Amino acid sequence: MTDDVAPVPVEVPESLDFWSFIELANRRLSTEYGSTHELATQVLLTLNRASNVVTYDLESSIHRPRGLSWSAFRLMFVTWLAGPVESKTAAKLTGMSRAAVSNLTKTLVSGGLMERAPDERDGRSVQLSLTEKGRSEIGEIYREQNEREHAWASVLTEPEQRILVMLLDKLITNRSQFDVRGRN
Amino acid sequence: MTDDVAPVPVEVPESLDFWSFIELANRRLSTEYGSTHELATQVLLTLNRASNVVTYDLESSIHRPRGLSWSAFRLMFVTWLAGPVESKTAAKLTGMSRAAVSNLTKTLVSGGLMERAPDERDGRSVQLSLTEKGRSEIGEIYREQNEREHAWASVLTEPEQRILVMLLDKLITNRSQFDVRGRN
DNA sequence: CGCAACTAGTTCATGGATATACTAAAAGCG
DNA sequence: CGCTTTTAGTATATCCATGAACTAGTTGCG
Repeated sequence: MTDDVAPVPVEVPESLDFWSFIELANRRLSTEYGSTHELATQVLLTLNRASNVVTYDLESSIHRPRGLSWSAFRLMFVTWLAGPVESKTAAKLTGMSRAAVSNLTKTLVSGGLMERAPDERDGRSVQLSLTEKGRSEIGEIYREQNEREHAWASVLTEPEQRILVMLLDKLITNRSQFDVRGRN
Repeated sequence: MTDDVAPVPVEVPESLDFWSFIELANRRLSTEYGSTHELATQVLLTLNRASNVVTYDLESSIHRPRGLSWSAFRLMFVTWLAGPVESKTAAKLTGMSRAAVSNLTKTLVSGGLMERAPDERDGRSVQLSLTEKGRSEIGEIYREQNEREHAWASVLTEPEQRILVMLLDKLITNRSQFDVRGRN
């Protein structure tokens, strides 16, 4: 914003970072752009960024050091808790594409963490499950992650945590009011 | 209740999907695994998945049809509101690596949406800004996205939206209590 | 001043995720 | 039954993002 008719640019503070940018965005959108629904922007920007901050932290402090990607963790986690599962179900539960699951599975199988077994009833299907090694790995990883999750969540009181879950739940489950795009 | 050798499902409902998996995970972790901090897991799982659902929806309904990636949108958005910015600052504000900004910039410049200008004071730096075309594009895209953001957020009442923002804000800004991993 | 340490950005190799197209199996329907 | 349609999974090409190595400019300090 250099030469325009617009009002004097809101100051861009030096301390600005990934998180505090939200505030700047909010201010500029309302004062200069005349955003119609700025609260909505704020809600979703905040949601997205909070998720990124936490995810990046967990991935880089827990999973990468063990040579696992965030996706690999998710696939193992899902298989651990819901398995054995069809590949297609795993895709749905992890939020990945079927192709991604297929590729990832290859890696995990060759690493001895997962097993791929043909479904007896349906010749097209494949049942995914964890090997013994995979099971003990994910158990340990989860334990470690859970400690860090606890450190994160503890910033909020327990009632606050419950309210947060409730609100996010409401945000997502009431989405039937319009047609949401999902994978597949 | 169940055997610890073979993890026989508590009951894995057929209706299970990306979102309702959270509930299953929560149940199994508490009944079978004896999770120490299951509320923490629930909070972060919910946060992560809510963000994914919304992000995927916005990306696939707004940005992909225009040939823009989610990252490209973020970079343009940041440059629009905070620009002109150094490449390094853009990385910080978008949450991408410096390499990613560098690569993306190349694409956006060749598409006539961004400009790259050498910094006069510092020979190493590059100032990023939007072209006229870029500015009008992002304005239009934002307007469109904002409509959809509004549809999403409207599921919550205004006070609920404000509480949600407050809680997420608290979750992130009080993180100084332990050392969080961030990019760079 | 001159050299070491640091910083900004880019390039490159790599890994991960996607869409697309393909194969094979199952289901539906005349 | 057979033929069409649908479904599950995989291979391929492509895109995107990252870390690491590199270049070039800046800062700091003896």
